Amino acid sequence: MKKHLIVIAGPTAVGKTALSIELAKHFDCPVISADSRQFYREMNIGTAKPTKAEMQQVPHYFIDNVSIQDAYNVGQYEREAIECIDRLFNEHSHLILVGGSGLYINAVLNGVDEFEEIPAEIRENLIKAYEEKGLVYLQEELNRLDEPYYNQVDLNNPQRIMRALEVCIHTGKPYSSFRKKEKKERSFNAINLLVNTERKLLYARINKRVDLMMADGLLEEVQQLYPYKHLNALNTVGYKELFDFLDNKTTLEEAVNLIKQNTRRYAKRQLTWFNHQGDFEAFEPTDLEKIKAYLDIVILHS
RNA sequence: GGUACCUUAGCUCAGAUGGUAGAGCAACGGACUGAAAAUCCGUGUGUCCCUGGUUCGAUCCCUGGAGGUACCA
Repeated sequence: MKKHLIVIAGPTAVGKTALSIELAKHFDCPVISADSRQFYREMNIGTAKPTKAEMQQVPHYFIDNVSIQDAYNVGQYEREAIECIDRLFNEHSHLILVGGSGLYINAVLNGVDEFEEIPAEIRENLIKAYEEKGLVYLQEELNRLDEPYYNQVDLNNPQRIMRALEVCIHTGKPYSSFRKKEKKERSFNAINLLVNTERKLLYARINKRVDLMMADGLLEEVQQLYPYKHLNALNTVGYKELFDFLDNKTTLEEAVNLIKQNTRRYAKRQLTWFNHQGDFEAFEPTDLEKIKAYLDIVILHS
């Protein structure tokens, strides 16, 4: 019998964590996280991780598995997550994958193309070149090294271009030659759920959660992480705004309002991703019984 | 009760001898393959308080209302 991976996607603050724990108890199975910030063990309050009590009720994977000082990426996550999922399916017929990082969910469901690891130095040099010579220089380099990708990439997006260039430079082959976009075969059957609610309600939940994070000591957490603020992991909503406050660039009130706004914008980007990239069955976060019934039917018929 | 001023986008407000309007913030839409809570692109969304009049034409001028603010009683 084929194993079932129950995927819970949705915008931040909609209630994915609570739902995933309810379903994990119902199916007596662990939860695998697909959240690109909950990986980091030094970040807690600002990433809205499951609480200790929740983690004790249900085993969680890919939470606190890396340090903010580690370089971590989708490719690594895909390999580790698939390995973990396949291993857990030896003992479970169901597993839950929950998270808001669309790219990471996609890596588990369909896979990303294989690339060689690129030495960090290459990217550092590219960043330096971008700062010194500007975006046009990067664009010209890309046009020289990988014309097909130059013609399709968003040329205003320095991150995209630098990524392509680092692959070209390190491998000596065009970045686009690695982009096969093949869907990988998986050992399991995925059931995709999208948890969402009315926009106004979602925003109210976001605003309230930010206030709760502040009450829980987010500012203290950010203060402790201040020495690491240059790290990519800390280029994160909830952290960067408070770094600006600590640098006297904003007032605390402004910083908190910006966290709320940037979280709202993040939620919108997540929704755009899930609405356009995947094939998800939509539910309200409160629809626990409906979801269980839906899962029972899908599982029965597969 | 009287007098003055105000009413334009979700909010704060600009505006035009009378030719149906625009800033900031907020909001909204989209892209996405190793930084993804990242990065990038796009969009004014409007009974100009209501009513009747003058006018070819009124959000703008005039009647009369409604609501608000301030001062005087």
